[in-house]
This record gives sequence, structure tokens and C-alpha cells, in this order.
Amino acid sequence: MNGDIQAAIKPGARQGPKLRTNNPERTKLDILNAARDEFAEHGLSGGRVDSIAERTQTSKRMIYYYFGGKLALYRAVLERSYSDIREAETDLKLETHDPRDAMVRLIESTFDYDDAHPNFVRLVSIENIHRAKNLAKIPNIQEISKRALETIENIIVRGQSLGVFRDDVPPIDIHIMISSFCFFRVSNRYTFGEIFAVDLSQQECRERHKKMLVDSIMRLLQPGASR
Amino acid sequence: MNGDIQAAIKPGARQGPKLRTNNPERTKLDILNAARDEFAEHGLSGGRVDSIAERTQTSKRMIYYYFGGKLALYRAVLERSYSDIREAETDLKLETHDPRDAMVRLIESTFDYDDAHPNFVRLVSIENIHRAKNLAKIPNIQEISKRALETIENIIVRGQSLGVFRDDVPPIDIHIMISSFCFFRVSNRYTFGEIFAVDLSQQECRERHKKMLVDSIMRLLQPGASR
Amino acid sequence: MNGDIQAAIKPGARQGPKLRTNNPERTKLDILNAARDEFAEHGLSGGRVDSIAERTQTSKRMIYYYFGGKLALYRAVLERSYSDIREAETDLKLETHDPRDAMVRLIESTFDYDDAHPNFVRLVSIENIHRAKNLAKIPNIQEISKRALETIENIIVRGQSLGVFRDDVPPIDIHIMISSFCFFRVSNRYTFGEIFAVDLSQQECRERHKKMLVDSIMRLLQPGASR
Amino acid sequence: MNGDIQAAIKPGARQGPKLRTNNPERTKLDILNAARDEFAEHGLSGGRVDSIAERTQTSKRMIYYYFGGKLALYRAVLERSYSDIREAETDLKLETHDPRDAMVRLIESTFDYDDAHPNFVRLVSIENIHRAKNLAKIPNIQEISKRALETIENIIVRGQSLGVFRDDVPPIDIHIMISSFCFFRVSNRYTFGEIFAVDLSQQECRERHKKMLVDSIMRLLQPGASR
DNA sequence: CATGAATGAGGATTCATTCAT
DNA sequence: AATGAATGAATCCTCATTCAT
Repeated sequence: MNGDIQAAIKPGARQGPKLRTNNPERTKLDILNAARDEFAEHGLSGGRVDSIAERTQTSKRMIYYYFGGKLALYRAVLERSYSDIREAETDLKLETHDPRDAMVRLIESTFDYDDAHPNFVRLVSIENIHRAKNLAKIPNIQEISKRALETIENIIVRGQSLGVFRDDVPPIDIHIMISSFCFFRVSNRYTFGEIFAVDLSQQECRERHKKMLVDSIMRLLQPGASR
Repeated sequence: MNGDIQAAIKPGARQGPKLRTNNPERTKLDILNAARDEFAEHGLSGGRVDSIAERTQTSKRMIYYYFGGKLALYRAVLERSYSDIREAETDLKLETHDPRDAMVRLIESTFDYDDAHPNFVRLVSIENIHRAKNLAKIPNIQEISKRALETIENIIVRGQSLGVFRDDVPPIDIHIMISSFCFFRVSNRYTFGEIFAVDLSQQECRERHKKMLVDSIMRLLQPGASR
Repeated sequence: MNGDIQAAIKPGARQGPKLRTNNPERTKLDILNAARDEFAEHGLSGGRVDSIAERTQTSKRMIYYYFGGKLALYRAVLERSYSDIREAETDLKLETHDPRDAMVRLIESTFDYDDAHPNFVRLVSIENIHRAKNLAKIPNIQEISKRALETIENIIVRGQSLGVFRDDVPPIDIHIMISSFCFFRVSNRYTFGEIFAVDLSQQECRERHKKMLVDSIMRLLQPGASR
Repeated sequence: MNGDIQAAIKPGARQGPKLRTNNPERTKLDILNAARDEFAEHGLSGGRVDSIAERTQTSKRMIYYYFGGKLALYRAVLERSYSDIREAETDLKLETHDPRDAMVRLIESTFDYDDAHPNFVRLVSIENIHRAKNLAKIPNIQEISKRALETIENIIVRGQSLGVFRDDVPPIDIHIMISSFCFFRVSNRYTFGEIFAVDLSQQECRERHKKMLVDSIMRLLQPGASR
């Protein structure tokens, strides 16, 4: 019916397959990594399925084949990002350390993780713009994350029984205190840097901030009269 | 596909102006407020010009007439949000207070501002996703914000000369310490709430957190041996 | 970011506007007629929005502008098709005729309408494949159609009171009897023609069938013993 | 966009065969039945190869393996549907009955067949939308169907020679008269039901209509003056 | 100062089909 | 005899923006 010019070049559409892996897991992971980068960079609405495809070794079609759609892919990215961080956390083995020492290590590793994973931080920011409604759809998300809180609880309780930590601060509040600083200096690096003409990503600043956070939390946990 | 015939669009009836103000300033402000809400809710890429128009008393055409386009409108929203917050800050008149008292007031007012203006927090998060490149386009943005840092510097310097504050912590680090917590508990309320099954917006939690932050910063500023 | 070959020719997309009417009603009607033909020809799922656009003086974009989507457009077509036929029916003015004469006229006009409007017949067939769920969404569809039944009821009741029609056949059954034949010989023209190697659309056949239907219904309505 | 992460497609798990029959004929029949249901429900363009595969015990790949493609499968479904009905017709053995009695039985069995096989009715409607061009491709389709007409011819000729049937109505017209009513009340059940708020599938209505059709055809065949 | 009508360019998704073993 | 993996080509739809008065 329309055998006219259909056969002519369609420049935008020539993102053919670059590699036929015949390896589903590898292909899926390839897509997942590409999607993580794209969504971290542009958000859910700003991320383009075409751009994700261009970042992969396969075609756009495979995104739909393996993930079903843009939203489902975003959710898969979110899920993996959260299991990645929890995996990193469980590797720490802090239960056996002296509580003060364990706390310092926990603070530093949290600091280092956010600093080393700006894309994770961006994804979490993005998900908060969406009021976490995609995170809520991920099964077992609370299970996955529970361990983070258990770790800090364990350290604080042990410190309290040794008398080195005060006992009127809930572990979750210490957690949010630590997280907020580690997260913010990565997430808000740009507006903060623009407004105050500083570069929060510099090595010198990073070390100073890490020390300050440790200092701040340790002082906060110290038993004795508040102001 | 549109599932309901009732929803069939009647363009002529829908996009017309609801009110002919003949008052340019009022119309512009109306648009600006609508845009702030829309962008805060959905981000820059997620925000829809149509939706903004629907939130106003005028038509979509007026957005282009007065602001030129979506991006320019977003920047206008950003600019106004930042001048709003700086205005709030200058109202405090902290220069005359006792330094410790001034610091407490500064912390509490920062806390209260973010808590009371979640849309501002959201806009800043969104702008960070865009790496603050729109903020950078706003003339005098550093001028506008400089005062915030001057205020905290003034308090700390006065405290140091009175010997009530230590002198090895840069004012900007205290600022980021305060900001990070105040901002994060609003910006990351959703993912945090989802993961740990808590509601950070509750009155009881708000008061506890405000006290903790004040306590934490005052301890941090206290002269004397760090751990 | 991708200022590469985006600007190159995209042959498939060059169905620009052929005419800028600045006349919404005319444009809408143009689309509606094109859609009627396309949907009648290929059904709802088989009909292509692109093809509809090609049949019009405007672009595909206007279909979405005025109707919202493919399904909504299909429903608009359906609605108009049904109001068209009811309009034709109300023009008959059969209430004043002798009942037998009125019945003959009603039968003949029903026969002629379906014969002259194969696209209407096709649309109704198509809508039945969809189990009339789109028809059900049209407001007042029963109101629109009620008159058809009232007409036949009026004729039969008058005939019964004059004793020329039997009174044990419900008007709606007479209606379905008439409709089924008029409709079927158009709707099933193709399979019937293929199987029995006849052409139901020929003038001679049409006249023979019309006479037979009138004869059949008049015999059916005749008072007196059934077999 | 897929609204539920649960629905994320696991292609490997979804498209695999559920049963390895090692029985080609059984597999083909399984596919054919699934295809009949799918095409009857959604038409040729609306029917999905994926959906057909899901209805079977095998994989989508087998459809191509055994039938070659969607269109060929549709034609196979059509062919089988038509041979099924002709098989039913030849079972009647009407040649030996009294003509009037045979005619009644023929009418009733036609009525019952369409009533009992709505999917056959739907397929025929669908094929008419396609102007029977697929039916035309089926070899021997006229041969297969010729018998239906021969049956009715045989009855009418015998009735005419006995003087119980008039001789000015062609057998094929009686056939279309019968078919149209039997077919229409199934094919157009939905639009008719929606418009007139009746349910043509109810038992009471079915019996009333069957009686009326028999009455109508017998009156039509009755020798004697037409109106 | 204001606007109703119109739209090009993209963007997400679906579908029948083929590849390679 | 059978299949898991992969895909080109549409196809529907959306979005910021401009035209013409």
C-alpha cells in the first residue's frame, strides 16, 4: 500500500544489535547498568529509553523483551542499587569490634560509600521526588534494609552497656544523622558548590568532612550533660 | 489509549483563559506559583507545561508570552525560591544575640524553614539532579546567598572571641552540617520512611530531631578535646 | 548532546499539514469521516491512525488534538453513525399512514438504508466483535435509539386495533426479524457470495430480496392460524 | 508503561513450552483450538500470536513451526470452522422426511447451531470484515458448502411437487432468510442488547425466536396469494 | 495585551517474525 | 522434532512550541 519511500534511510532508527550474546544474564546486566547511568543522570521522566539502548550492546527492543517497559526497568535499577548497598554494609563485620571503634568504622564506611557512589545518591534523590512510590513496589525492600539498622543498634547497645555511649539517643536518629551528612554533601554538591563557590568533591574537603562527621557523632554519643 | 469517551478532549473549551486579569504582574505571579508547584512535584523534565497552565487562571499561551518557555519559567521559579529563603534568613537579626543563643536560633530557624517548605527542598533536589546548571545561570545568585554564610560566620567568630566556640571548625562546615540534616529529613523523608517504616513528618519526631541537631552542633562547637 | 544525524530526512514522518483551515468544526468533521472509512474498512485494531491521517486534510497530530486517541475517535465515529441512522428513521413520518402501508414503507426503508450504507453495517459488525463495550460508553445511546422501536410499535398497535395485524408477536421481534435480513445480506455478503458463488449486491437480487422480505413480514403479521 | 514490578517479564520462563508432547497432531490441534478462541475473540488484526501461544501447551515458536505464520493459522482456523459446520449439516438426514417436517427440522437445527456456536458466528463476521478474501483462498470451499444448498433444494423441490410449498421462491433465498435471522441474533446480540436493553441469549427469548422463525418461513413457503 | 488553532519532533511500546542450534 | 534468544518495523501517543490575528 505504501511501497513509496519507506525503504529510504531512517537515520534515527539504525541502532541495530551490536552484539548477539545469546547470554540472557549478560544482556540483562548490560541493560541494567546502562539504565542505572541514564536514570541517575536524567531521572525517570528525563531518562530516554533510546539513550539507554545506545548505552548498551543491544537494541531498544531488548529492554522491552527483558524488562517490559521503562518504569519496570527503573524499578529494577532501584532494586539492584539497594541490594548493592546492603551487600556492602554486611561486608563490614563490625559486631566484634570495640563499640567506639566500630562506630567510627561505620561512619567512615557510610561516608565513603556515598562519596564513591554518586549515582546511587542521585537515584535515591530521584526516587524521593517520586515520593518513593517505586521503592514501595519492590518486594522485601524493608527486609533488605533492616540489617543496616541492626548493625548500628548492635554497636550502640554494646557501647551503652560499656558506658561509653549515652542511652538517650535512638539508634535510628544516629543513623539519620550520619546518613544525612554523607548523603547531602554528595546529593547537594552542585547547588552548594554554586552558591558558596566551593568544590565539595575535592580530596582535602572530603577528608576534613569525614573527620568532622566522626568527631560530631562521637561527641553526640558521649555520655554527659548536653549544653 | 484513552479508556473513557467522556475524557475526549474538547480543546477549544479546555485551553481558554479562565480569567482575563488585564493585570500583567498578577498573571505572572499566578503562573509562577503554578509552575513552582508543578516543578516541585514532578521535576523539570517531569513537569508539564499543560499542567502548569491548568493550575493557573490563564492559558498555556500566556506562559510563553510572559516567560518565553518551560526552561525559562523553571529558572524564574528557582530564582524566586532562592530569594524567598534568603529573605527569611535576613529577618532573624542574630547579630546582637549572645553567640550560643544566636547559634541555637539559627539552627532552629534553618530546621523550621526546611520543614515548612518541602517544595523548596524538592526544587533544590531537582536542581542538583541537573547539576545546578540552571542555578548557575541566575545572575547574582552568589550575592543573594552570601549573607547566609556571613551570618553564621559572624556568630562563630563572636563565639570564638568569647571562648565559647572552638576555633578549628570552618563556618562553612558548620553550615553544611546543619543544612544537611535539616534538608535530608525533608528531602529523603520518603525513601527513609519506606525503608525503616517510620514517618519523619510527625510532630514528635520533628521536635526530637530539632533538639538532637541543636545538641549535636553545640557539642561539636564546644571547645575541648575531640575524642 | 546528540546533534549528529537527527536533522537528516525521516521519510516516514513527512505527513505535514495539507491545509490550515482555522476551522475546528470542519477539521473535526474531516477527521471523523476519514476515521469512519478507515475503521469500517479495517476495524478498530486493524485501523491505523496514520492511515486515517493520510485520508484527511490535516496531520495525525490533529487526531490527538481533537479526539484524544484512537479509541476515543472510534467511539466518536460510532456515536455519529448511530445518530445518523436514527435521524434517517425519524424523517419517515409513518404515524399517519395506513398501518399495512406504513409497515411496508418501514421495511423498505430499513432495507434501503442498510443497502446504501455498507460502512454503517460494517461498523456495527465490528462493534459486536467488541461486544458493544464502546457503544455502551456512549451517553444516551438508548435514548437515541428508542424512537426506532416506538415507530414500529406505533404501527403494529394501530394495525392490531384495526384487526389487520395479529397481536401475538412482540414489536421488538418484528424489528429484529426485519433488521436481521436487511443487515445480514450486507454484512455477510462476502462469505455468502464466496460460498454460494452469488453476488448479493446486484440490482436484480436486491429487488427480489426486498420484495421477499416485505412479503415475509406481512405474512407473519397476518392474523390467522400459524401452521 | 507497566504499572507493576511484579509483572516484569521473565521471557525465559514465560515463553517456554509447558508440555513436550512429541505428538505433532496433538500439538497442532492444541494450537488450532487456541487460535480459534483468540481470533474469534479479537479478530484477525486484534488477535495476538503471543496470546495464542499462552492459550496453548506449547510455545509461540511452534505456531511458526507448524503453521508458518499468523495469517496461515487464521486460514486454518477458518477452514476447520467451515468443515465443522458442514459436518453437522450432513448429519441431519432430512431427505426421507416429509418436506414440511424436514423444513422445520432444518430451520431448527440451523437456529440451534448458530446459537450453540457463537465463536463460529464471530469468525464469519470477522471474515466478512476482511471481505472473505481468506475464505476465497481455501481450496474446495464451495465444494464443502454446496451440500447445504442441496439439502434445502431437495426439501423445497419435494414440497413443491407435493403442492405444500409455493414454487416462486428460490431455495437460496429461503436459505438466506433462515440464515440471516439465526446468525444476526447471535452476531448482533451485543449492539442490539445494548440499544434495546434486552438479552437475546436468554432461554425464553431463544424459544420464542425459534418458533417465530419457523412460523415465518412456513408462512412464507405456503402457497397462495401474497398480500 | 492577549489568544484560539495548530504542529514538528520526538518518545514509549507492540507485534509478527527470524536466527542459530 | 523442537526450541530459547533475539529483533526490524511499525504503531500509538506526548510534549514544548509557534502561527496568525
